[in-house]
This record gives sequence, structure tokens and C-alpha cells, in this order.
Amino acid sequence: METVETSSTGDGFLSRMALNDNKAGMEGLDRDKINKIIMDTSKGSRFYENELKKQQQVNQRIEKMMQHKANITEQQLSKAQAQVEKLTSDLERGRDLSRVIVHVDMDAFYAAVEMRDCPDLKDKPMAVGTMSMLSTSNYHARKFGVRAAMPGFIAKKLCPNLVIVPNNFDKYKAVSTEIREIFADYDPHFLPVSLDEAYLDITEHLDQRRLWPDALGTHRLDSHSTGTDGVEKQDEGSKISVEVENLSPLLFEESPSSSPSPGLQDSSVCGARGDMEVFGACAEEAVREMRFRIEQKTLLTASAGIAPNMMLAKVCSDRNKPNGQYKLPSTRQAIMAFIQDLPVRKVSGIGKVTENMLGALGITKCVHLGQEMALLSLLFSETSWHHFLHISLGLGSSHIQRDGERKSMSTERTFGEMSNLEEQFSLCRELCQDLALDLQKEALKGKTVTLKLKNVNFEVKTRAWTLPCAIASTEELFAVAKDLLKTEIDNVSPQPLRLRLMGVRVSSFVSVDDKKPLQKSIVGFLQQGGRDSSSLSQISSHQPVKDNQTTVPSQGGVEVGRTGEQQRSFFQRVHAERLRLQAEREDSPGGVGNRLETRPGPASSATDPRGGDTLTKTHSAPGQTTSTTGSASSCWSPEPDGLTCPVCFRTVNTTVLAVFNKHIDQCLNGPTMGLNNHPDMELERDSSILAEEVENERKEKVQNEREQEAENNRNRLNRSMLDTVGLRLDCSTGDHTESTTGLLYETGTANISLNALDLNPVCLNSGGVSIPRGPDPNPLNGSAHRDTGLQACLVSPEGPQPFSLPRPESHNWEGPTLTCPVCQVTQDTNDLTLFNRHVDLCLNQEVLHELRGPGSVDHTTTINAPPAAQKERKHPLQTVPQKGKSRRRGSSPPHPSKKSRVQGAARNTIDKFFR
DNA sequence: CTTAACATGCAGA
DNA sequence: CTCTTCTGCATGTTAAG
Repeated sequence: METVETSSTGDGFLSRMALNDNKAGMEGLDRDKINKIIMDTSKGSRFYENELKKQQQVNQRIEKMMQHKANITEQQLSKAQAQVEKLTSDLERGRDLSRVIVHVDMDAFYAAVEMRDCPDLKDKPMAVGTMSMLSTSNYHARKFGVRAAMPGFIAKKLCPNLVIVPNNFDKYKAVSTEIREIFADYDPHFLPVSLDEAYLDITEHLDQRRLWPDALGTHRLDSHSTGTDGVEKQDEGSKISVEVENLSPLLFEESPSSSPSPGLQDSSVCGARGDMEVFGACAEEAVREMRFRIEQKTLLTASAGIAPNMMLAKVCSDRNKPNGQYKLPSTRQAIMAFIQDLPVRKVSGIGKVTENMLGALGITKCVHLGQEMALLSLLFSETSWHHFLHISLGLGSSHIQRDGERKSMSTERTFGEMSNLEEQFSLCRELCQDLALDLQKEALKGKTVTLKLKNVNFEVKTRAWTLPCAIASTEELFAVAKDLLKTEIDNVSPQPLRLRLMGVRVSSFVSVDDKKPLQKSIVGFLQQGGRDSSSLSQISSHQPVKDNQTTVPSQGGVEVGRTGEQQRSFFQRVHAERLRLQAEREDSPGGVGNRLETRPGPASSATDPRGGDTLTKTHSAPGQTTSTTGSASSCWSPEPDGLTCPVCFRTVNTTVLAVFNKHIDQCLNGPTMGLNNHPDMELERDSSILAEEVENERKEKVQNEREQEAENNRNRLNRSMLDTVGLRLDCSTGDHTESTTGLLYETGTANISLNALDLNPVCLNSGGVSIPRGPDPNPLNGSAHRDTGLQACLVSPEGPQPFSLPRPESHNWEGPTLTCPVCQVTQDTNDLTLFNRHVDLCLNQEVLHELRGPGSVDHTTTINAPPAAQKERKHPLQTVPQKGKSRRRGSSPPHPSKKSRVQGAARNTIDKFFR
């Protein structure tokens, strides 16, 4: 067996970066030469560096695995072996060979479509995509090593003559619709995997097929060598009947053949007679017929695999690519023989990382999987090794199940480096808008919003936030996404985020019928006489929904009826036509009278798949708290069209509580508590204002960092002195003129609020207490300050006035509970930062009082842990991200205020703060 | 101990 | 110069009941 070193660090990285010739049409290439070009082109790029990093992480995983392996005892292994054998025999008993599963895959799909529509491309190496990324390449290009998922600029290095055609998804979708119509004739429940690929269960079709007259399997050979006429030019509405009309007369008209069957070399059971192609009743014949019809209809070829389950069918479809098919006999013996030599990487679900890990164990082929199952069961998770066991036995899903409901929806964009705040917020909004549009199309609302960021070094981050209720509009999405973004910006500030990708995702979808009773009642309370909140979430679900067996929209928008009776299959229609023609021949050789009945349009029979009342549980969401305190609740005044903010008294045009709460957060977070121009409804503000706001926060952050530094110095003071100063020790260094209150003068020194010293706070207007700088730029570093009798001076208009701080014991601070010296209310926190904020706010009130006269002070707003402080809450405690990796910080939400207003201020211990 | 939420990574087309 | 986009699933961590 290979050692870790060679297999995981050597070719491990190659398997990540280098050519993956796993694909069809890439046999016998000069791998070394191609890999050298790829490496030379990639080396040194940020992408490359990131790939290296990721590979090292994989190598570490492998190393851990190998260590684990080394510790496995013989006893453990034999126990595992017994378990494996037990499960194996269970699985073997349940083996189902009765189904005939087909995997159909168009050959080089996008490239083939483009070549079909532009014959000039036919003999050229070409690929579809951009300079940044290719979707696929034609077989000519594959000879150069150019393949899907390769960036265009590298492909150009490999093949300078490569023609790169941009994606044209609408066209591919149209073709996809065409081939899906054919799939549906063989299995109305077929499972589309992507535009060009699908699984079919043709077991039932074959049962029917065996009963058919030969003529049903006869199809006209239609050589399209002249061009693209015919198929494309038929108008949509009549396509189906046209197809049948084109086809049916030819079922019975014998005319000499001129063109040979394209791509149908191995027709032993059937044969071409005239320009007719006759297909038999067996699975291979049915699939050949299907591929034939696809080619007739689209001028594109497909490959297919036939096997008793999906996993094997998928492998088989690759076997004779392009334009070929492979049937694996439905016997255990044939399957086991087929599996033996199969490289594990060929199996769907085993990607480059898993291949790498298995490779470290010497497992490259499926036969090895079976041999090492006991070991694998000890080294991998249960789901993983069960998957391996299934593969090694050639087992897979033998029943095709259409994907259930969609679980998430997202949009993301890659761009050149973006560091500008304004641009970032603007883009974020754009993404939200796009997403909202997509959500609207499917009438979806979700509770979880996830922001995805990738920086210029290709490091990816996701940040999620779950609301108590589902949202869908641009503004609602943006309200959340923007906060997530802001939090991330704040986290790295004063450095800007240097992004290369941003994405927004919505998940946790809620049924549109979900009434969310609790939510309604709260909103109802807030909107006296207002309308039912649930009316908002009822997005035009007009169709009565009663039938579970309704249609499911597939990815490409093709919908296939499931009720069976509603749609007559292609063959039934052909059969009917045949009978009709026969009858015509017998009775009246006159003209054809009635048109064929066309099958009902897919849309007409479609109903909302999500209509079923599947999600009726009540939502007792944790964050579902309208932010209010006893004193504030009196401010709630109902408004017909929205909710009134208790802080700014403006009407917020939303009934989504989560959005409303965010508004309140914003209001409360306003640095001056409504003293200045109040920030308008946040949603209405544009990106530039947001950016400005963040910019201000950045400045604050700079200051905070300085404070942090000063704090470190402060920590060098002895504890008793800190106790003395305790209440407020606000360090700043010079050039900053802002402080939270705007009351402290900046003197290039450490300031100590006078209130901490039981002095009249209003005095602050004339100066702060400052500790003069010594020769050491760190004001608290000088030996003079280490004394218990701290030397300080008042910076007043008269100049510095020396005085001494009171001794610790003279101060009335006792224990962890802090009493505000301004309002005399004991604060429910030990967190100095929080407390300082509170004092700041109180001071502001007091100053207001001084300036505006009595009546302007409202101590009810100086609630415990003033909201403005909450944003700060995590800063003092936020430990350095561990291991350089941004680990989750106790799920700190972007707006902790909601929680804290309900739960009260977070109780952060002073010990923790000082530690 | 279970469950929910979040973050990250793998995989596939 | 220049390495996508969208989705689902697995897994690990943490907090809360």
C-alpha cells in the first residue's frame, strides 16, 4: 500500500489542479504536456494558492485518517467485518433487479447545440463558456485537453485555435424541452437531472411495448443533413400534432430509403426497411428508439445507459459515449463483474476529495471498496461507508423519485475586486432584488437569509440569519442581507472587504398557506383594526389544491402530468392514428378529416406542488419578539398600513415583524438616541448612506482599536486603581474628536469621566480628566501612574489642574453590580462597555436637561443596557478567532438587540472582561 | 440527550 | 488579465430545552 506522502501530497494536488481525463473523449492524451501547461498557467495565481491551501487541508484529513487507521486493532476490525457482512447480506436480500432504469445524457450538449446552429464550428475545436469558465467543449477540443469546468484562458493555452462561444441558455432550454417531451413518452415520471440529462424508469413502458404491433416501433428516417429546417420552424402550439402528422402517414407508406441510419450501427434485432427504422420491444430497442427520436427531433445525439438501478445506469451511459448506449444485464453476476474494474471516481457521488482519501488507502477501483469495507466502516461516517458498501455491491436506487420541493433559492455573482463600500451595498441590494424576483416567480417565501462572500483570495464565507417569519420582497431581503454584510465589514474594519463574489440565498421556505397564528396575533395587536397579517403571505394561491398527485415543475420548466389519464402517451397517440388511418383506408380513401387531438398543454393541468398544507406547525420561533419594554410599549400606536416605531414615531411600511424590529434596532442604535436627525426607515436609505454609516463605524473601530491598545496598558495598572476608576475609563489618543457622548475632550491623553469620580457631569463640557502624557507615548505606561495615587489633572479652560484620584476604598462600587452615577439606577450588567454606554446616554440626557431646561430628560429611555451599547456587546468579549479561521462566535446574530431586549442585558462577567 | 441553527465543504451539472 | 453558478446534502459545532 502506498504511503501517505506519495499519495496525498504528490498526485493529490495534481488530482485537484491537473487535467481530469475522466471524461469521455479524452483518452490517450498527452497528460504530462497538458498538465505542464495547466500548471504553468495557474501557478502563482490567488486561485492556485487557495487550491494549494485546500489541498493541504485535505492532506491533513488524510493524515488524521491514517493515524486513526494505525490505531485500529485486529479485534475492532473483525468486529467491523462481522457488521459489514451482516449488512451486506441484508442488502443483498433486498436487491431489486426488476426495474429497467435508463440514464440518458446528451453528448457535449451545449457545444453540440452551438455546432448544430453554426456549421462553421463543426470541424473546429470549440467550447461554450467564457474566458473565465467553460461549460463544455466539443470532442475536437477535448483532444487538446480542453474540457468542461476549465477556465477559458487556460483552454486557450492548451488550444490556441479554440473558439469560445458564449452560453445561450435559452436555446439549451428549448432543446431540453424537446427532449423531455420524448422522455415523457417512455416514463411520464422521468427525473431530469439537468438540461441535458435524465433518469427514466421504462419498466412499465416495456410492459406496454411488448403488446404493441410492430408498426408502432417503426419510425421514419428523416435526414436533416441539409440544415435546420423542420424541427425548429414549427410553431410551438402545433408542434405535437405536427409531429404526429408527420409521423403517422409514414408508418404505413413504404417508400425507398435514401439515407442510412445515423448513429445506429448495431441494429441486429431490428433493421431499416426503406426509410423506416423499426425498433423492437426490448429495453435496448426502446432506448435506441428514444435516442433515434431525439436525434430526429433535435439533430443532436444522446448516449444512454440501461441498468437495474440509477447508480449503474449512470455509469453505463458513460460507457459508450458519444452517441452510444450500454445495457448492463440485470443479473447479480453481471453487475458484480461490471463493478470490479470500475474506478471509484466514475461513480456519482465520489468526487476528487473522496477519491483522494480512498486513494490514500489504496482504493481506486470498486472492487477494493468491497475488500476494505470493514476498514472503511471504521474510518468514515456511517452515511459514507454505507454509500461505499452500496457501490461495492452494485446497488443503487431502483425507484426514481422526483425531487421534492425546492429547499433553497439563491443568486450570486462574481466580479473584479470590489472594495468600495457603496458598491458592495449596492450590489447586495441588486442581488436581493434579483432573488426577490425569482422568489416571486415560484411564490416562495423563506425565513432564512444567507449571505455568501468570497474574497479576492478565494476564501468563502457564509453568514445566515433566520427570521421568525418568511419574507420575499427586495426590501425585506435587503434589510437582512445588508446587516449580515455590515457585520462582516465591521469585523474586518478598518480594512475593507476585498470581494470577488457575493451571493444571497433564501431557505427555510414556508408554505404559502401557513398562517403562523402567533405572528398574526402580535401583529393584530400592533395594528388595531388592521388587516390580517397572513393576507400578506398569501401569495395568489388561487388554484384549489387537493391532489397530491399533481405536477411538479422541473428545473427547466417542463411539467409532466402525473395523473396518467390526463395525457395519452406518444404511443397511444400513434396507435390511435394508426387505427384512424386504417379505418380511412378501408372506408373512404378521401381526405383526412379531423385533426388529431393534441394532448393537453402541460400548464393547464399544472397545479401548485406546494399547495398541500404540509407545513402547519406553529412557529414558536425564538427571535419572535417584538422589541419592546414595559415603558416603551406605551408608544405603540396602531397604524392602518404599518407599524409605528416607538423610537422615531414614524410609520414603518411593513407588517413583517422581523423587518420592523430591525427598524427599531436601527433607531435605537442611532448614536444620539434620536437627538439628531433620526435615521429614516433604514430600508429606504440608499447604499451611499449605508456606506457612509459603515465608514463612520470604521472610524469608530479605529478608535476602538486604540482603546483596545490603551486597555492593554490599563490592564497593567493595579487592580485597585482600576476599581477606583472602574466606572469609566475612556482612553483615546489625540486626533480623534469624537467620543460616544461628544462630551469628552480629546487631549492626547487617557480620559477619565468625571462622573466616575462623583463630579458634576456637566463639568465635562469644560474638559475631561486627563492623565498627562509622559515621555512614553502610552499615557498609562509611565511609572508615575502605577502608583495607587494616580496623578491626573483636569484639562479645563484654565489649563491642567493636578489632582489625585480617590483611594479605592473610598469608592462605593461594590461587587459586580454597577450603579449609574447619573440616574442612580443599578444596572443589570457587569460589562463595563455596556455600562459606559449607559452612562454616556445618561450624560447626554443630563446635558440636554441643562441646555433645554427641565422636562427634556427621560430616564425611561436609559433602560438597562442601552441599545446603543448592544452593538458593542460582542466587541470586548469577542475572542480572537481561533486558529486563524473565523469560527462561529456563539451564533452571535447580526442584531443581538432583539434578543437582549427580551432577555435583558447580557451578563458578561467582569472577570471575563479583565482576563 | 435531542434538536435547531449555523458554517463549511463536497459533489454534480 | 482571467478559475462560474446554483442546488442539495453531509458533517461538525454550539446553544437551548
